[in-house]
Order: sequence, then C-alpha cells, then structure tokens
Amino acid sequence: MLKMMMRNIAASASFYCSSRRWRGMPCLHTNSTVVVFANNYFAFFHSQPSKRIKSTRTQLEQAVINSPNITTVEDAFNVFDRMLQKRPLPSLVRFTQILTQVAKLKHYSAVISLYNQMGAWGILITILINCYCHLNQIGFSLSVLGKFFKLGLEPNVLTFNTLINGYLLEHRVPEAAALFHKMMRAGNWKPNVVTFGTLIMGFCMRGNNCAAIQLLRKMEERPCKPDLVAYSRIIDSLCKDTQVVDALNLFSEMISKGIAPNVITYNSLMNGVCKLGEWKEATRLLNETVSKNIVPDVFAFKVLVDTLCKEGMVVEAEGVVEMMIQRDIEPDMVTYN
DNA sequence: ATAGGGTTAG
Repeated sequence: MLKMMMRNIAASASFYCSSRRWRGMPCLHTNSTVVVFANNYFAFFHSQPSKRIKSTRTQLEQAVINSPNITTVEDAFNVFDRMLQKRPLPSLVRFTQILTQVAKLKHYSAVISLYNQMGAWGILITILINCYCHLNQIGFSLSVLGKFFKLGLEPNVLTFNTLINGYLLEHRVPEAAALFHKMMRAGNWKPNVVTFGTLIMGFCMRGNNCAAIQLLRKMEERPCKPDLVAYSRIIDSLCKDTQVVDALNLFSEMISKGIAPNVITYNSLMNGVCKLGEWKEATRLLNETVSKNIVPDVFAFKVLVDTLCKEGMVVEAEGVVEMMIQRDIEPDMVTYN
C-alpha cells in the first residue's frame, strides 16, 4: 500500500533529466524562473542589494559567534562558505539552523542553492520540498520526493504535511485532500495536528467553513485534538464571512477546552465584529485581550479606530489613538486619516 | 534539526 502510494506520488512528479544535474539536484525545467544553478549562484547573490550589509569579515565572524541569527542572505552565504571549508564539517543541526533562518526570511531560492551546496541528499529533504512549495513549484517538490524514494529513503509525516501545504499554496485543494486521505489509509504516516490544521486552512481558503468544521470534529475523535491554530483558522474564516456569532461560539468552545487564544485569534474576532460596526463588542474584545495579558498589536487598534470613525465617534477614536501612543504603537497615516 | 494560522482607508 505504502509502496504504491509512493510510486503514485513519484509518478506524478516531473521527469528527471540526467544531463543537467548539479549535486543531486533534480532537473529543473528550462522555462523555470527559479533555476538556481552553480553558475548563476552569484547572479542571485547580487540580486539582493537591499539586504546587504557592509561588514568586514571579522565583524561578521564576531556576529556569528555572538548570535546564531542570520539576518541577511549575504550573511547566510558567507557563513555557509566557511562552514563548508571546516574540517570536520559542522553538525547538520547547525546547517539546518541556517537553512531554516534563510527560509524564514522567505529567500527560498537561496535555501535551495545552499542546500545543493551541502549535497545533503536524504537529510533535511523537508526543507527543500518546503522551499519548492513556497516558490509554487510543487512539481519540483515531487521530483525531490521521487529521487528520495529512488534512494530507498523514507520520508516522514512532516514531508507529507509540507506537500499538502504545497498543494494549498497553489490552490489545489482537491489534491491536498487526496494526499491527506492517502495518509489516513496508509498507516505509517497518520495525519497529526499539523496535517489536520493545514487541510482546515485549505477548506477555509475556499470559504468552505462547513468542511473545515467537519474536519475539526473529526480531530476530536482522534488522539490529535484540535489546537489553537485549527480553531483560530476557522474563527478567522467565519469572521471574514461575517458569521461572527458562530465564530464567537467556536471561540468559547476553544476556551472551555483550555486552549488559550492569542493576539491573532483576537484580531480575527475584532475584524469580524468591526465589519458589522459593533464597536462596543470590539472594545470589549480589546479589553479582554489586555486582561488576558495578551499585548494587542497595531492592527487591533487600527480596526477599532476605523470602526469608531465610520460610526461618527471621532472623539472616541482619538482616545484610542492616544492609547496607541501611550503603548508605543505608532499610528500610521491610515489611522490618522 | 525539518511541517500548518491573521490583518491595513479611500
């Protein structure tokens, strides 16, 4: 069953080409916009001028010693170069940390380039697949997976979760759902809380709140109980559709299960009630946020100011702007207008 | 170590 599943997935992947391969990289289509081969590595490098920091080698080295955080792509490439020259090579964990940080900066092509310099086939495959997914190149992700299987290696639940997310990023919800169901049947890679949460996001993206809630109910019967992300996603989706009563019910249900909301949950609710002009409810929610020691952000205040102005309560809106200033939250031009 | 969530007026 699993083998068949793998084969099906691999078969749907792009074909390989043996002539243009660089350090184990699957062949990329020539019309691709994300091709990062060795020879244009530097072209890519120099295409990030806004992120560049002029720093001497010693300063950079010091920065790396002081803080493991990579703040620019240039840093990452420099650190990587030196890591690759070290003998013995630094640990994979260290390489992973750097790749993860570059991915968080959303420089996915850079991650792919660095990954390929490592020649780390079979390890950290999920990082690579994730980057192709974020570049809307799920075909390449599937190629990578195919190659992975060819080497006799087994992916894990994280890999499949990443692929489901990849389909969703391309708005291919049916294929995401199909992969989810294959996971359910397969046995080895039972969907976990992230798998469910990801698919819930997919249904919400389509505005299919009913399907999302059904999936939430399914989670309750399983060991992976719904978590904050699963609830928050649906609450947000309901709010966007101005189904605020349902959203608030789900919110209460979540709280009663002991799941603590965060600033994202409250902002979704605030946006929902404000859409309906319910400024009193919005104010109550803002107070509740603060009472739970959650720090409201600029968006929470902004939507309230906007709603108060629309309701003609300019003085009250000015009061909220005052609160923002007191809290060191900078109101922008939109808020003032 | 690697996977999932949100938002900005007119």
